[in-house]
Amino acid sequence: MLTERRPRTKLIRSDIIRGHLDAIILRLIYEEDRYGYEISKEISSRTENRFQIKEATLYAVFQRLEKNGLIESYFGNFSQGGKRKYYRITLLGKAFLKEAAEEWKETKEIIDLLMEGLD
Amino acid sequence: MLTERRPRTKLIRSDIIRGHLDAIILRLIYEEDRYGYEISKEISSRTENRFQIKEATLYAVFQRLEKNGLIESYFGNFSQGGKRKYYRITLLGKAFLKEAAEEWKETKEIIDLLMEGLD
DNA sequence: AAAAATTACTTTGACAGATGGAGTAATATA
DNA sequence: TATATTACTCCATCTGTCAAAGTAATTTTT
Repeated sequence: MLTERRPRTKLIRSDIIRGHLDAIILRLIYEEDRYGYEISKEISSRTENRFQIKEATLYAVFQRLEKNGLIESYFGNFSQGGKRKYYRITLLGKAFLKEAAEEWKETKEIIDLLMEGLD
Repeated sequence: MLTERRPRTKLIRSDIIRGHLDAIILRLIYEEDRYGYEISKEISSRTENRFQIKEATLYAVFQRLEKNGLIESYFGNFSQGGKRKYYRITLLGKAFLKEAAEEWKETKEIIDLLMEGLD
């Protein structure tokens, strides 16, 4: 079970972040090889618990990314709990990530365009 | 059928904008009462065809918004084509929209946090 | 040492939202 | 009159998220 702490502000709905998850996970694996549980913790702590990825979702993302050749996995030889499955990013994954970063910029522009001027 | 023109740059994937659609539609109805076909054109033109909402999606959004009491509909008495169904935003809709604008700010912060430093 | 908590991963089934495709219908234009 | 455009609706399908339940190893508590 993942721990749950009270977030600093409001939680982010999953529909809002949907479509960015692959890129976010990939971004963290890009920094260094990581395993699932670690990533879920990292996301929670970096966002001060404003966003928490669900376990089932996370592992579904791994499956998708690996199937598409964006990450590769291997088992770690030590741990402190269940056995860890580590992921590393592939060349293809890096290319995808670069694309995704561009796409995010573009998306911000477009949604800002359609949502601006409400304050 | 909605017209399709070549976008200025890359098209936005639907998963990326999913979760913002309700707010975007609502935002346009907030400006003035509008009908479906008009909204789809407006989105295309404002984004220079970088985002085009699909008809089926648009009308699904209307149904959802109306069911939730965020918009109300009435038939226009003149048109230049099929009969138009106009939508107006409700008080509840306005409140929702304000929330959504806040949420969008928050979302940008969070995704930026998780995606930053790739250039 | 036994029990409980924590770490860590997996699978299944359900559900919601987006969309292709097909269809209906009125008006405008060639 | 035929075709294009304007305008809306419904249905089947696909994808991504997630609750729930389960497996298993290690660490901490009693």
